[in-house]
Amino acid sequence: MKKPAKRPRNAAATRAAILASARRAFARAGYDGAGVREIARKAGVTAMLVNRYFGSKERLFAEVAADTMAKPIILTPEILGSRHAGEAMAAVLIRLTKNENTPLDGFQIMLRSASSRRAAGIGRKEIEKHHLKTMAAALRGKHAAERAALTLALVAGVQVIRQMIGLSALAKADPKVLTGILAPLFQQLIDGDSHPINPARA
Amino acid sequence: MKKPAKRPRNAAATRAAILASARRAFARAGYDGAGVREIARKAGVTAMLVNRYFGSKERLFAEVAADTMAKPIILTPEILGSRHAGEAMAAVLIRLTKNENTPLDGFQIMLRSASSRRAAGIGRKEIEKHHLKTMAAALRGKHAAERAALTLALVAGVQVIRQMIGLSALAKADPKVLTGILAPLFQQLIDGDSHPINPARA
DNA sequence: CCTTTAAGTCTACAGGTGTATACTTATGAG
DNA sequence: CTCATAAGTATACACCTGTAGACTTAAAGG
Repeated sequence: MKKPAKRPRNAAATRAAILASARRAFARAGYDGAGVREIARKAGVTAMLVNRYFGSKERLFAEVAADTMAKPIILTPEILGSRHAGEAMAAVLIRLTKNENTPLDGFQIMLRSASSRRAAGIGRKEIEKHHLKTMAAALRGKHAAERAALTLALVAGVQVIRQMIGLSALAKADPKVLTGILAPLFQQLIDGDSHPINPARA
Repeated sequence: MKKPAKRPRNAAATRAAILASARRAFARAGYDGAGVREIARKAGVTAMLVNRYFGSKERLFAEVAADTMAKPIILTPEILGSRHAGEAMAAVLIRLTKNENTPLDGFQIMLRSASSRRAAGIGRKEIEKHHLKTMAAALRGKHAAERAALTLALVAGVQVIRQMIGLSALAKADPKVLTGILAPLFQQLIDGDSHPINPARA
């Protein structure tokens, strides 16, 4: 991957390289599954340098988590505020979960690390700080917090099924079909209960 | 937990005890996070007996996965076939994801083990064999497979957010509110596009 | 040039992992 | 009671983990 480089001694660049390598490793294997030696090797350094720069694996993870969650991709104010927010969210989500290498690695890092208590705690704080706040603020109507959290749930669920479990039905499905099904669901979560639901049954 | 027991020598009972212990351990910590020694200890035996009965950790996991997925709880034909399937699914899902000890451990086992390639592969097969088949068969209309998979995604997402990440907004929220928001989403996935969606915008 | 200092590495350790081989012990049949 | 056989245990091995302390090396200032 990033093997050749052989950059001259440069603390900042090395730190950044370790951070990038850690991000990839954590997204692929989770907190417990990614080893410090592996992270170091793919960054072109030794394991001890990782600890010298970040103190410990846990602190490295915390920094990666903070970095990754810092700027949301799907739950941005622009998308949330657009007139067809549901469709926009669905389209972006489906497009970015097509392959494994995705800028949406924040959720993957969280999910794959959720079995580790400490990692899960770190990630939860970041999610609540950024994503949940953004969402709840953008939503209007009753139960905004709950709808925001459930929107996150739907985003997470699609990622889980497509990228982690890799169900063939979702992985190979036509993006347009998936977007078409998802869009109204997202829209409904955004709009709240202002519209009567399923009028045909009443 | 199951420490005292001190059952007399009984292969079948011991096997079952190991299986139960493994199920709890895998649900809590995932494939990589659960150790054979820990599983054995909580079953009241030594680590080697686990391998004597199941051959290897991987085969033990495969058997646990098969057992756990064998009988669905949320995606049962009864619930899927009921007249208010969406509401039923939402209610059961919210009720069973309230605390950590839940009969819904199948998804937890899968999710927490998804960082391990082999475990993920095993679980995917089981999911496709049971859940996805049940669902796709119960659904009518266009894109049944995609809707089935997305229903799984929503179920998985709620579990992820409530039980794994533990977002406070979802963990502490009023069950009735959550059910009320989720029910129409599920119903929509079940019904398909037979009903025009969001008529207010048209 | 030399020296200082930061950047980076080597070696090692204590503990954990899954599991293979050899061993002990309890139980049920005769 | 006896003893064969299944149930269960003990020891060990090779490997991997995160990280602490001592070490080396390259770059930059004078």
